[in-house]
Amino acid sequence: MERKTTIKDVAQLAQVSKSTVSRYLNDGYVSSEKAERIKKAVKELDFKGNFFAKRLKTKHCQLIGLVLPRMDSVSVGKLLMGINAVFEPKGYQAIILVSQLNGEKELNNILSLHQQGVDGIIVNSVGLTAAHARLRQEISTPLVFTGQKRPGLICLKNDDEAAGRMMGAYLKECGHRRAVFAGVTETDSAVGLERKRGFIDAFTADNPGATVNFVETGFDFLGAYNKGAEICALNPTVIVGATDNIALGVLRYLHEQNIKVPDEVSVAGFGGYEVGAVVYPALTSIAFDYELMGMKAAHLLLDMIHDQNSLTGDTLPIFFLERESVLDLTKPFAPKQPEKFTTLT
Amino acid sequence: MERKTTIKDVAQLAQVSKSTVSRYLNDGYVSSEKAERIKKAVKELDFKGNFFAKRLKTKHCQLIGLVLPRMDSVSVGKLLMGINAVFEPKGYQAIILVSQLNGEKELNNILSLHQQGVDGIIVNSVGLTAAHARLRQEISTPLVFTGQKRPGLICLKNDDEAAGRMMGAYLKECGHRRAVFAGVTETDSAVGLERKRGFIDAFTADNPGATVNFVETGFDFLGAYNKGAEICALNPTVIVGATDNIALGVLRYLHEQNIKVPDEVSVAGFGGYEVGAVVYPALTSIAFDYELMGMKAAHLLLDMIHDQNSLTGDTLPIFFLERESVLDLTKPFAPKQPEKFTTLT
DNA sequence: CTGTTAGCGCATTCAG
DNA sequence: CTGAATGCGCTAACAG
Repeated sequence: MERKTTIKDVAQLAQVSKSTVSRYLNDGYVSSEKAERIKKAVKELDFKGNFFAKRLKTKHCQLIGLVLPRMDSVSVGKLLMGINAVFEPKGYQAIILVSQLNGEKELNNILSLHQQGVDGIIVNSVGLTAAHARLRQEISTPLVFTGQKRPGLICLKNDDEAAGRMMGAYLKECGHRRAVFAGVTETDSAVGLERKRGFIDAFTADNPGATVNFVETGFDFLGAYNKGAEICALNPTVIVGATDNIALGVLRYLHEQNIKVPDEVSVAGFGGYEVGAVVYPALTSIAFDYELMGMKAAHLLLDMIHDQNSLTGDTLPIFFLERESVLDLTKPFAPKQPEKFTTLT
Repeated sequence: MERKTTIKDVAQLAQVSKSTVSRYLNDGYVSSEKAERIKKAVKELDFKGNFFAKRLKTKHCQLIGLVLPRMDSVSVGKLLMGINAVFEPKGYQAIILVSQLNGEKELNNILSLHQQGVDGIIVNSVGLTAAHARLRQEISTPLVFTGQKRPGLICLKNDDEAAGRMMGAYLKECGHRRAVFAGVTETDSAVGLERKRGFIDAFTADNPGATVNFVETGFDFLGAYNKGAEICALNPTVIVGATDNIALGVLRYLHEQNIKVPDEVSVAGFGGYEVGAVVYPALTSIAFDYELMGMKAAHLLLDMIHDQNSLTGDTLPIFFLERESVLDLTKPFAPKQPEKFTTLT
């Protein structure tokens, strides 16, 4: 390993003291004459500065920690793009820890990141518990949670309940009465509870005889696919997946059973994944803007790091994506032609 | 910010010197009596050790750098899961830099990571250039590239050409003669060049009258969808997308044009994304194991970091996924029933 | 504006 | 086996 060039080498070459170089690098409080010499020396030696030595002094390392439940997920990917979009230009870098959908590990990861002295942490949580609130008290590192919400913690999440209501209201308007909500465990408050609750509220309100049955499927295609028979046995006019992936798994089951969508049964999901636009029939869904969420979370964290008062009560937009997979029962039956392919944004 | 407990605090509490504590933490070359006292003190003070101070000394920070073209991609996600699976248990953490499909930025990111003193770097490249080879010479940090290959660099990539050949041979066997290869620019050697070349070689070999036309689409659904008309004008019996996403975009176009797949035209892709199994018809594809690639890359890097001789010439498996979207022209026509949903692994 | 002097927290000689 | 001493590379007072 060749010796790295240090601030000392630069000082020697520029004929100044180490501190002057340091000042040049930071405050910039240096005579223009010496500044020039230093600048030249820095370039000539290709000096880069030692991250670790710097951190040891300043307690400010331009490093943030990211705790994510998994990496192979569309929403996490978008979130990361958003976070990166605001941190990268500011010279921050991220350490990423994966908690594998495990709450215990999530807590350990937060702790570990704090101990390393990152400037702040963003946690894309799978479920906020009392332990999270406790940890929050114990550590001083700025902390922002996304995806879930809990009083006392700085959180940024989609309004899942509103999304549920939006979907419920739409399907009610379309004349549906018997719905099956294919979802996940209520341990996941946002996806498992709020979306469902919002949906049920809006769908059954002022909709006499309306029923919503619940079937738990898990998060992936296969889990949903495997519950296809159970769902169909409930004889719904519409099946709502708590996520687009769930809806896609159901769609596959219906295809195999030769049950026509939306003619015989309607299907809808949540998430607004792009792939929902290419399948046939294209999936009606509620889109969230995970990239925006990432950007906002990053800004929030940045404000906290710099001790600025941050506008925490911020709201995230949701979009309704009306596509092909839902039939309007109030209109005379007319088989739809596939619509033009549409994407988000 | 509360003061962090340091090795000094531990030493005081345990009534020993700082160096003894340090030794206990590392070599462990300490009398069992004092070790006991230190152990107790460490626990009592919840001592964690300062990452940065440690790094400043040891030049070994348990940190690796990851340079990725983007985050919102299935293959990158899988790759990360694989990398994480081997580094996490070893106590390594990762700094992730996103190069946004930009070769220039990719180089800068590598350099930046090296300057920070990470122990090693994995680069999921979008295209290896002479500049990469040059950089490789200039820096001492162990470097592993994935996704692309170039002599003189340690690389780990799928055998894209073999995948292309596998697909070409299969479609030839199925009696196809007129193919359109919907792909990307040859700047991307792996996807743009090798897959195509392998395909053309195998498809046209010993297949009199066979033709392959090329249409450039870009990487996403929409780009492929938009080239649908151009592709169809070539009157192919089979359309091969250089990636599953391209194939999916084409599939959507065909649906909208009411062209039946595979009865009127066959479609196939590369990648083996799970979503290919849920669309209808399920997409015939060649699957790569990105997670395994990540694990192997990580092991390779680990070996390099520890100066072990690493088996670089390792090969990655590819799997043929025969699903519904390709028609065997050599068999009597019989409309297929949808097959049971199948996933990878 | 600038050089000198101290450490940040830790690992590592080097004498005991 | 152990403690004292040294310095990693850098910033932050401190006097000029």
